Amino acid sequence: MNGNQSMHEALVKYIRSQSTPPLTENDIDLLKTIFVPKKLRKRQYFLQEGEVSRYVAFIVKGAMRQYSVDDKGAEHIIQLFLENWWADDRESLAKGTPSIYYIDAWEETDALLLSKKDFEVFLNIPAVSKMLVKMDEQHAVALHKRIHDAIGLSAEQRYDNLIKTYPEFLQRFPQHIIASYLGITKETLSRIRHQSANK
Amino acid sequence: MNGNQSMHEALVKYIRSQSTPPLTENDIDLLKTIFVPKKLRKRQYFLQEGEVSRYVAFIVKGAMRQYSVDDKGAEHIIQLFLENWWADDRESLAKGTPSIYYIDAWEETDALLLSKKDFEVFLNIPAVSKMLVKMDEQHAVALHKRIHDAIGLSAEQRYDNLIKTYPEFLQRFPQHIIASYLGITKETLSRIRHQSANK
DNA sequence: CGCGGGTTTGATGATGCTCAAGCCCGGTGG
DNA sequence: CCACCGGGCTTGAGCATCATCAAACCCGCG
Repeated sequence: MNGNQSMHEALVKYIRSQSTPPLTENDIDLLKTIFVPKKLRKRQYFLQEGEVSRYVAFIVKGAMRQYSVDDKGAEHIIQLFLENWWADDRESLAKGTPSIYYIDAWEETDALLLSKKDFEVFLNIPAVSKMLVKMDEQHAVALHKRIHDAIGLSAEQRYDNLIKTYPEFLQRFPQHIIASYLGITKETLSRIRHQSANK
Repeated sequence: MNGNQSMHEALVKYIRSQSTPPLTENDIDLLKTIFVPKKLRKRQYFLQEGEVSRYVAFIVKGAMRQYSVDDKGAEHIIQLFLENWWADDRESLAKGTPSIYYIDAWEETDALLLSKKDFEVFLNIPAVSKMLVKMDEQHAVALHKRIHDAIGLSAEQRYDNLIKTYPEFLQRFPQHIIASYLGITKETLSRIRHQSANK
């Protein structure tokens, strides 16, 4: 299928952009075997609370979100994903424990799924293992920044930082999602936007 | 020196506890070469804001903290470290950029320092590369939990979680440090402790 | 004894939440 | 083509949580 072809090409392009070692034709054939294309419709779950995660998703096109639901039924957005991001619950995947999070598609999404088992195969590609070290690093840095913001900054300052760091989020997700990601209510976000607009 | 001997032994013991591949005598000799023992006195800096981080520290004995200082001079604790933890600023270390954090010793601390250059050598030990994958995983999971707590829970709930997750912290760090780690003031923490004591 | 770091307590105020109502706008069906 | 519906956004009033500032207290140690 043409559609699936181009999905794998997007992955190849991404890996090449992230890492120095070359990808051989063999490597690429391997990628095509272990990454399975999957289309997710709006609001379709990739992972539900209580399930054990078995796949990592590479997002070719679309938008996804990871969140928990508290006892009052309110959603708390932990993470938002766009093109060229990896969506997963590492804890559940690594330990085989049931996840406490939901992951679903916010927009209609084209993803490539990699099973836990094939992940080992994936890691054996030199370009990939280099890439993963780098990704883990970047990931850790980003999480540290987020913690730093969450415990040290006011709602307004956190919003300003978000605008600078991930301006795309504002185009792709509604404000109540952004608010939850920042750890504030949609009303507070609305007021912050209003007053920071005229100054 | 006997003191230094036992410091390396602590490291060896730690690596063995974390990873399945065996450590050879050669590996151990290598560790002794690349890890340099260093004693830090109370409040001595391991890293200062503006410096580029050049070492990772493995803590054999003692307690350290990582924090930023805002424009009003207030400290915001990002992370606390005890025995068998690794203290570093990954962003500065990885990218070679000046750190925005301070890292210092809270108690008198025995650490083993590994330079950025020797880190590559360290990674080539099979037991170590396996261990690091696992550690990165655990680290990411812990950071996610902290974000989840920070954006979703009240001060009291965050404190309760801390008691369960890191009870040692309460023994080793004063309350104003704990409060800052939780993102609240020492007064608020004091009141929380008071009222949750009698119920 | 007195100093200093840490903790507590109280009064006051800011920040952000809750609940409730109304608005805006694109989509659907009569 | 219009009426209505629903999701998202805004606005307001009242309230809870937590920060700030100030003062007092506690206690180990020189």
